[in-house]
Formats: sequence, structure tokens, C-alpha cells
Amino acid sequence: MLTIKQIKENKEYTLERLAVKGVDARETVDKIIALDDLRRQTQQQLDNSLAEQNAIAKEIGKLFAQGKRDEAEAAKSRTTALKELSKELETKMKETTEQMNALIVTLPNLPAEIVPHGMTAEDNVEVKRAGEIPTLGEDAKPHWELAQKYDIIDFELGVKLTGAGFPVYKGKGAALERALITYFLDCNTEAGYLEVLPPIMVNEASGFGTGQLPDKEGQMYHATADNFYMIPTAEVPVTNIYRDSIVEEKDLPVCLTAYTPCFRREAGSYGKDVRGLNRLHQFNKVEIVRINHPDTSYEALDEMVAHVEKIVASLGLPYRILRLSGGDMSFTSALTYDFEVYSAAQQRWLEVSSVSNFEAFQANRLKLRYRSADKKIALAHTLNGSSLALPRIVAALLENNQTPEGIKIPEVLVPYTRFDMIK
RNA sequence: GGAAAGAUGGCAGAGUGGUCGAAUGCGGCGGUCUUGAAAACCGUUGAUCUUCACGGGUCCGGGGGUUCGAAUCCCUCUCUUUCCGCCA
Repeated sequence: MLTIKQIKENKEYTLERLAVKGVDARETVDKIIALDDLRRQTQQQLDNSLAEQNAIAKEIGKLFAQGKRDEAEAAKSRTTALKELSKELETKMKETTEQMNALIVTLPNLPAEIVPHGMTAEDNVEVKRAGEIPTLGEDAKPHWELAQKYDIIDFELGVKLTGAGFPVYKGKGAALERALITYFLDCNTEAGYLEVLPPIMVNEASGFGTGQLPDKEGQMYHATADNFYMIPTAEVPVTNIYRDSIVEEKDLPVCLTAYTPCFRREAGSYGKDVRGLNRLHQFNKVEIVRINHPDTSYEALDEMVAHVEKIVASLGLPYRILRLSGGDMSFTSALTYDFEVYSAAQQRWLEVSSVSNFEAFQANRLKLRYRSADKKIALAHTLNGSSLALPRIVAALLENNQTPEGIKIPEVLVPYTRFDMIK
């Protein structure tokens, strides 16, 4: 969530930036500011009232100690009115704060200066395109047919075990999946990210911390008996490691990477876009997460983009990098780059990574702060990105690398798979 | 699933109604000593809201209550640990 300070001190700038995300927030912002003024005023009154009560209570303590019972009893009666007043003010304070927060959480993060204007994917700016799109023969097959032909991914079997969108990887398909996970993790740890293996179920507090709750509640699988949620991304448990904490500036940046399965209900998405590996309820992903000093978060973002690019390129897949437009960005992001690879048989770009700087938006909700050398405490910046999401990488690999002899495994993966062809 | 104990500052751990935001130890920071370091010694060291500032308020797992006054008493919720049972 945005901070009150941010909103109040830069009101016009805030409004202008929100407009880039297609949000007209003038009315909301005015209300927020008015509520904050009221809140401060109320707190002053409440503080005064409580201070007086405290003073009287101390006085009574002394009087009792001196054995002056009568005077003590007299002093007691003075607190009655104060207590009532405090209670009223406290209620008012609580209500005002709640109303204010309810409004603040409706505001998305401010997009960075360089975020393209526009509301749809059409308005995204392609910042780079590289790699060669292979020319496949007429008989080129989409990955779901290849998966069946080589018996490496069984979608129907997944339906039997669980339901649609829970594929079973078999033989070299399973081995390829495992190889990719290990390869991605190795790339990340080599670049300085600390590997963690977190729980894949989280409690409610963690869901709130990274903002999946309350708004995206319907997108997560919920184990109601214990009130746990299946994670939609490793971002949730990994970022929550730092919930409610203060990191010393010298320990920044914090760089973490994690492999987890991810679970998404994807309620409401159907159609041909969801065939095969294109959209699943359970999939594997390796994530990178960073906590940075506010001064360096955009450098960090560039580093992360460069890092992800290196991995995508190493697989020999044609890719492009998009800078998302205001309307296409997520609620929490200030700047997002998407990576897409070209899936040659489907003849479409598939998103395989999304790398974002959340600035202090997520940190504010998480209460994730850093302490600078001069002991000042301020919100840190958080960033994360996929590095990488597996299914669409696999889809593109299968489609782009299909030959009459079989599917060729990229060279960098062979040490991990220990086979160079799926036949 | 059954039984018991517990939740206090970065950590450990005292504190059962007033002067307690909280002893003590460890850790951290600063200093003395040292060529440097260690040891020793001295000092210092929570967060948060509000105020231009002085100051004031809040926080001892969460919520509620008793009281002039609550870390301390009562109710309630959550979580953790230990033992037994079951078990990868």
C-alpha cells in the first residue's frame, strides 16, 4: 500500500501517476487526506486526555503511599469523565484510521516515470527482441501433441488424479522438468542469490503480507481445515521471511532464490489459450526475490532483467522483453518487464517471466524496513521476478526443437538431463 | 487424537497491581588499553504514532474486561513447546 506521507506530500504527482494506470483517484485522495487530518487531530485530543489520566493515577499512588486515603479517594472521582472522553476518542480514532486505510488499500502502486501510457497489452513497449524464430515444417506439432507422441507429459492422467491443469510428467519429461529446476537454481545461486526451500502452504498473515489477501482470495487454493493457502508463487513465502523486520543497511541487498510448485485456481480463464502447458493449476517455477535500498532498486531491477535474459538466451529460445504499460501492470508494481518466448508451432509469444520493482508498496504492507548507518529507519524496496516459470519454457523447447529424429535438448541442459534428445 | 506447560526487547531470561518500556546476561555500537587484535574495563543500545520543537500517547502473542492505576488479576482467541498415541 502507498504511504500517507507519499500521498499527502506529493498529491498532484500521485494523481498524475495513478492516471497512468487508468485510475482517477482525486476524490479518494481528498477523502484520505481529510481523514488523516481528522485522525491526527483526534490523536492529539486522546493523547492529552490519557496524559491527564496517567498523571492522576500517579498522584493517587503517591497519596496512598503517604496514607492520605481521603485525598486519594477524591482524586479518583476526577478520572470518571476523562475515562469516558478517552473511550469516545479512542473509538473515533479507530474508526477514522480504519476508514482511511480502507481507502488507501484501493490505490495501486504508482507507476515509474518510464512506464508507457496505455491500458492494454497492445500498449506495452518491446524493449528488445533476440534469437531466431525457427522455421518448422508443415507437419510441426504443438507441444501437447508432442507430449503425447513421446509420452512425456500426460494431461489426461492428471485429470484422473486431480483435475484439468494438473499434468503428470513422465520419463524424460519428468527428468527435463527436474533438470530445468536445477539449472535455473544454479544460475541464480551463481549470480549471488541464496537458495531457500520454503513451505508451499502459508498462513493468513503471509497471504496478507504480500497482498494476495484479501483481494485475490479466490485465486488461491485454501485448506480450510487449517486455514492455510497453497502458494501461487514462491514470492509469498520468500518475501514474508522479512515480514515485520528491520534489516541493517549493511546487509542489503538481500538476494534470495527459491524453487516451488505454484498453485493457481485460475477461476474464469478458459478457451484455447489454456491448452497444454499454456496455463496450469499447478506448475513449477524458480523465483528470485530482492530487498534493496531505495536508492538502488532500479539498478537492481536492471540487473535482474539482465540475469533472466542470460538464462533465456542460454536455452536458445527466441525471446522479447516488454516494458508493461500502466494498464497492463499489476496492482502492486511500479515497473515491470515481461519476458516472452516464441512458441513456434503455436506461433505465439508466451510469457515466461515477469520482473518487477515494487518500490516500498509491498514493504509498507509487510512492515519491511532497513536501518541506515545513521540509525534512521525507512521502508525498503522489494523486487521479484521469475527465473524462470517452467511450463511455457518447456512448451517452447518442445515445439521449437522438434526434428524428425526427436526433440533436441539445449546444450546447457544436457549435463543436467544427461540425454540430448527426446525420442 | 489425549495430557501438560508456555508466549516479555536482536537472543536468553527476571519480573504476580503503582515510581516498569521493563532487572540481568549475551549480542550490537562507541571508548580506554594495544603496533594490531583478543581479553579486561567504562559507556551506550527497542519499536511506533503525534508535535516545527519541548513534550505527549501506544506497545510485554491478538482481542475484550476489572481497577484511579495492569507485563502482573479475569475472560477469550491464536500460536509454540514437551510427554503419550499414530506415522513418512
